[in-house]
Amino acid sequence: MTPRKSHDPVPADLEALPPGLAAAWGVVDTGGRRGPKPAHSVEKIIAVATELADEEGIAAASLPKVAARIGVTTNALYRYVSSKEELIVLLADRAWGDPPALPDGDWREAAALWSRRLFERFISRPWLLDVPTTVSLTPHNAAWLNALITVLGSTGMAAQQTLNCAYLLDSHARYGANLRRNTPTPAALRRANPDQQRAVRAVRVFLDGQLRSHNLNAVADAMEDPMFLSDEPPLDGFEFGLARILDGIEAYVRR
Amino acid sequence: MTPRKSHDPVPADLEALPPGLAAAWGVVDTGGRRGPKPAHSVEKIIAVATELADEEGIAAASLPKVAARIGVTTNALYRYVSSKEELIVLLADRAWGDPPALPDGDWREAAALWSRRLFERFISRPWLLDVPTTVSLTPHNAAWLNALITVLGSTGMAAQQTLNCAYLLDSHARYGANLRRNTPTPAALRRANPDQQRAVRAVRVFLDGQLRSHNLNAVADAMEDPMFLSDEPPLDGFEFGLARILDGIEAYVRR
DNA sequence: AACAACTGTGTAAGCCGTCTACTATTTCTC
DNA sequence: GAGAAATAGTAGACGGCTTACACAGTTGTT
Repeated sequence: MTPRKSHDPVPADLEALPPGLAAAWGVVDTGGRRGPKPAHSVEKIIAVATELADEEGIAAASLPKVAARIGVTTNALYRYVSSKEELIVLLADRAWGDPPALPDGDWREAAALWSRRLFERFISRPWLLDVPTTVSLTPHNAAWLNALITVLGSTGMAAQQTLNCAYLLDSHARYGANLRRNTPTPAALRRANPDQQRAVRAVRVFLDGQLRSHNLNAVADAMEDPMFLSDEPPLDGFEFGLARILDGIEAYVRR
Repeated sequence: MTPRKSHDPVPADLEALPPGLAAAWGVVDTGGRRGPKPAHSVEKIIAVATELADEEGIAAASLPKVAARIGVTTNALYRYVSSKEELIVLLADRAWGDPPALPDGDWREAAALWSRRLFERFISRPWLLDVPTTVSLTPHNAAWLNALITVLGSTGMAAQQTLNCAYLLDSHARYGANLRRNTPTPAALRRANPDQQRAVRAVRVFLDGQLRSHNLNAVADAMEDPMFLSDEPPLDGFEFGLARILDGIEAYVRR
């Protein structure tokens, strides 16, 4: 039995909501006033979980590990968070952070800025890519989307097309960051430890051999290309794809 | 100690490879010939795991459940598969299946066909979206990519740009399918069970209220748009985004 | 001031998941 | 046929999520 009760009457039925959604929007009561004061807080739990995720990935943000680092037993956390899933939702929302301020005049420049900032956020918090995506927007998540949609709305597109374009850019930032994580740039590879370097090299050699012996030469050729030898981020896959998407949107806007 | 040994000398060091990669390409020996014949096979295990994933999602493709359905103990599976991760890799590769045959003449039409087929595959096997993405290509995976790259290569783009474009389309199919899964069309919603319908409705009502009370009206407006009331797939977000991406690529090809 | 209601934490335990010994049994090779 | 090798079963360690229960501390009410 959790202490969570809703005092103010909310029109929607909170029971049918996915775990964590109501909590993320702060729609749950923190509990009554009788009884001992909580020794900790949801914010503290999320902060510790973020630390763990930063250090060892999303799998390390487990209830036992968070509890151990705080100094309580595992199930004491259930006084603050109703389930693991809720913790993850709150964790992810916090990791999104606030969207960047976007310039007013040029929608294209603003959209590009938005995309690059999101891409960078995914790079700096790689485990955010491992959080399963749902459509249920959380506050920070929604603020990002709202910023982009506001900018794209200035093109005169219909609202639904605006949303589609926003999804396109969100998707690209996410996928690009995932790709970057898995295929590190030469600079990143140099910073990596020997084991990781060996693993990357082993995969490349192995895959090239397999692809060619299976007559998949087009892929093999593309993978051998100097893209993987280039250090400059401006020429990488993310920027290339971003330019194509923005070109496509621009062509649509001009009809 | 597994029975897996490599007899033919492979230049790459298989030890450094991520789990499942060598197995997916069939580079591991099936074991010696002494001893009892295996009562089962990797193919059978993957088929059963696929059944389970189709029925209850990727989480249901666990070793205990697969073993129970086959009629063996859990760890007997370790005679066929070296780890859970390897099973998932093999499962995912099998789910990709063979790429469609693509027409020769029009690269744009071929790329669109490729994207739609991939999108449909993700729709029919939603759990494939839950398999964490790595760059390590597996045979079917690579065959899909090879087919698309071959087509895109006819535009005369540099190999690295070809690969980038392919990633763009792959990303879009994946993200679009994920979006479709989370925001079902009205037709799909009608087919859903009452609980699911109630959940979807609850989320929409709740989110709309929260977005507006947080002054995130741009998102709220876009979400209320008749897009969600339209049944026709050709007008949905996936097709819209696909057209924009292809437009962007076409503009680049024509320089 | 005393009691009752309520809340936070600890202990214990259940369930499920991955994975590693060890043992017994079957089958192939010599 | 005898020994070697591989397969499947038994048992168990370990970690994760979650619930039930008891205890202790705090608050509001009588």
